[in-house]
Amino acid sequence: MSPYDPSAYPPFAVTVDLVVLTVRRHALCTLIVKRGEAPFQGRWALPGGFVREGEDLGAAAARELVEETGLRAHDPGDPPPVPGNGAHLEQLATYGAPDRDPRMRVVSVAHLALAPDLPAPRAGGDANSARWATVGELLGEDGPVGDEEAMDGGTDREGGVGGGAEPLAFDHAQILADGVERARSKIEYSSLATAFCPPEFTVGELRRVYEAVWGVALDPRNFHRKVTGTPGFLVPAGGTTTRQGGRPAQLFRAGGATLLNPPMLRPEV
Amino acid sequence: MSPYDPSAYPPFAVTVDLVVLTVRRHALCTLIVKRGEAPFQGRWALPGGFVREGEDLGAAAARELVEETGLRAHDPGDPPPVPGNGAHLEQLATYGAPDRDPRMRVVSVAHLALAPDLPAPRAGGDANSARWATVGELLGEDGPVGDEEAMDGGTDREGGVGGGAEPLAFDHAQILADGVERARSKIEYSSLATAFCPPEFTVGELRRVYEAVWGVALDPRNFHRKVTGTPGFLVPAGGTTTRQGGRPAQLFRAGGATLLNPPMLRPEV
DNA sequence: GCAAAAGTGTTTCCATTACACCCATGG
DNA sequence: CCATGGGTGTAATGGAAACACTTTTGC
Repeated sequence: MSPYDPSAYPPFAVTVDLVVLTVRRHALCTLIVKRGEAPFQGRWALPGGFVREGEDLGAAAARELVEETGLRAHDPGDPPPVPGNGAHLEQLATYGAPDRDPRMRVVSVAHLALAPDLPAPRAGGDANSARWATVGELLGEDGPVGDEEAMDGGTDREGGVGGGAEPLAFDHAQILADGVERARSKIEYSSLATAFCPPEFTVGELRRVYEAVWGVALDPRNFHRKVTGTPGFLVPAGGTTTRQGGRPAQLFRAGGATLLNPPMLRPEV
Repeated sequence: MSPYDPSAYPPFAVTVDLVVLTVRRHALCTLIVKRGEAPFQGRWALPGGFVREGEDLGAAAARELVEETGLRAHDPGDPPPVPGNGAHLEQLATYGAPDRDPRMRVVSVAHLALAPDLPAPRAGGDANSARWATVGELLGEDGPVGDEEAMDGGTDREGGVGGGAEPLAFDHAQILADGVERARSKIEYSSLATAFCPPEFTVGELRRVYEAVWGVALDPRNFHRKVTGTPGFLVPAGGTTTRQGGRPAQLFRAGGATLLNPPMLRPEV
């Protein structure tokens, strides 16, 4: 086995695929695009594209994210360059089964992006259309989605993937499942859940993020104590809001802390 | 941006690199090989090699692991095919900075392997030599290595990397750091620490694994209660041993449980 | 007997839970 | 005034930390 024998360099194409998660109408949603070309023409898939020459993997993911959503990614730890339209972006895992793309050998470095609720997906140049789909309908989770009556947007049932939901192209269902699992576990021990929130948010809004991502109900009182009592998690932003109804709630911004210790405990299912 | 325009497929080489961790003489160690060719000729590096045509990423990592150590990898969850010479193997992360290899564009899918203490490294065909190095000397951690007098093996100071330790080739120091961090956090909430142990082991031996990986001292009494009280973590193997001195200790095997709930708490540093 | 490691029992402490209760707003 | 969500107080629970103490071997 001579590793630098030139005959041992089979050529690969390298892509990035994006699992972009957000919380819309109390449900965990992901961005999908309709494929305009073979293979899997007309099927829904995760957004993604080829890594360019001289382009770093994370840069390629950030570029795709801007193309698909307009979101600027910021590294965790750095302050958001433009507060309010940044998203968390991190590498997820790499998928390289020999037959995952029928045309050629493609290795895809999947990335996970967490974004606040966005108005409407903007299709990238190569995608016919894009939409938000609930994770439940794509992964066939027996989701306690429940409140489907709370349609606030306009005619928002675009896309036409019915209840049964055709599976995603390639191995994208697996990638999505891995991304969701990463997000679900990471909000336990980090402050990442704030990436789903607008720059200023209330404790109740943050709690609804946890409830949507985990699919559980949390005690509002204990949740409030927990997050406000963890130093560095939240910092008061000054004002209050009544956008959720009821008594005015304090507004907070994400604090500097990234790790939650002790973690937020996810209730048993 | 037409993603299937042939001009948009820059060719990449894809490799796997291995972070093989073990615990030797109460210290966390990793396998390194001396490079026989440029670039970084003569420098130490993580073992690795090119992914072959038609070969899956995990299969390539498992093949490299056998070539370098003789260890057969088994998927987590499956029973070890040959109890006692299997190792845990999982994907770690992917490294693809454009300039990480001066010769060409190489994307490396790093994998993490956890293995019980092995007699002596066996050099792969392409490596001049291989050795175990402590993580502390490679990463410059101010390690509380302490007991360096406990040399049990023979003339084991092969390799000749002195105290200062030349840095690893390529970006392998970063890959190693990421692998160590993954191992340190994963033994908190999973039963993975048993992958560092022989098929039958005592509670004290398992505790010394935690102490070596985390670089802390744990209370033997509380540790004993914790691991024996977690259902499915350990199952009695029947016998006892006095190989650690003192009172005979019960022998255990790893139980079926993979997740530890509640987790093992890592003391503050 | 003595050192060393294995195990058991017990107390203290702290975070989470579960739930009663009050607050401030919109309709 | 009443529904709705925000926020505080408090007792019960349960796991972990700290440590005294007993057990069983090798030397």
